[in-house]
Formats: sequence, structure tokens, C-alpha cells
Amino acid sequence: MFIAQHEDKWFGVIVDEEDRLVASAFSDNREKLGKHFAHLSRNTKPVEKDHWLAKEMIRVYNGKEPSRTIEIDYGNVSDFKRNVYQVLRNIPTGKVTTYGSISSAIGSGPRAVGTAVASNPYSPFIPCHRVIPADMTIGNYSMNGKPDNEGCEVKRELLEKEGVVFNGDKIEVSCFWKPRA
DNA sequence: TAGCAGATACCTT
DNA sequence: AAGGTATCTGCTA
Repeated sequence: MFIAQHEDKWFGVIVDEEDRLVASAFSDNREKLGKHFAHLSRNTKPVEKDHWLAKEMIRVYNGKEPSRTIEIDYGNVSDFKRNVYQVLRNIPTGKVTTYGSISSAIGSGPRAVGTAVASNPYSPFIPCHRVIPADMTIGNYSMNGKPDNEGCEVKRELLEKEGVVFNGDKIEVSCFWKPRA
């Protein structure tokens, strides 16, 4: 596990031998982050600092696109989740889509997509924060493994930093992006 | 316009 | 084999 600190948050990544991403997450509590990773990945190696992916992560957290291509190690996820995550990777920065439109694109159901998105181990590189309910409200967000009210604020901040426009508690329809079938 | 059921497909144990 | 979802739609008033 590699770790980095930025403002009030900790950012962690786990990579494979070829620097592909096995898991990533962030938290305002370093200990919680460690526990979350232990739950996520068996072979959590000792903490090291300053991996390039940890820096990329802070960049993405601040609403920018990564400066290099990120390769994902899907070894630990089911086929279904991998399908969902590949759709998520195509959502442009500054846009959002809905659980329902993803499910119709891949021939599944919205609640099933919800469970897959909720257990995204690659946040924020795989942008689960860009998935919202069909009524265009902010919906839910998990921190350290569970849905979290504070996490919803983080989700909104992430989207605003990327340029998503809010109108009260709803997102402008101009920010909606439809996944291709 | 808001609230509520029922449908839904997949994941986890 | 059953129970749990980070949902959606259509009905009601």
C-alpha cells in the first residue's frame, strides 16, 4: 500500500507488479483507510509513500483528469462489476449519468448496478461519484465501505470541482451523459 | 408534486 | 436458496 496526504485527507493505493491499480480509496482518517484496505485486499503490503498513482489520485480528487493513463487490475472483481466499471470509465469529467441508464446500456437492472457501483474499489479513478439517481439529485456515496451522509457532501464537492452545475439540490440536465449501448 | 408500492437482477452468505 | 440493495416507474391524491 502506498499512501499520500493532501489537506485534511489521506489517499491510498494498492498496485500489482506492473503498476496496475488493484485498489484505491481516500479518507479523512488514516486508520479507517487502512482497515478499509485490509477488508478490500488480502495482500496489503507495508505502507510506502509517494507512488506516482497516489499523486495522480490527488489530482483527480481536485477535479482534473489524470496526466497519465491509469491501468486497472480487475483480478479481484466479478464479470458483472467489471462491465459496470468499464461504463463508468467512459463518463467524461464534468458529466454524470444514472444507475438506470447504465443498466439499460448493459442489459441489467438499476438496483444491481447500484450494488456494483457501491462496492467500487477504484475510487476516484473509476468515477462512481458521477453516478446519480434518475431524479438528478446527489444520491448516495460511501466512505470507508459504507453509505455516509458526509460522503454525500464529498460527492457533491468532487462534482462541483469537475464543473458539474447544481440548481439547488438537483444537477442541470445539460450535465447528463448517456452511456452507449 | 410527493409518497408509496411492486418489479427487478444481481451479489453475498 | 434466501435476503439485501448507493433504483425506477407508475399509480394515487
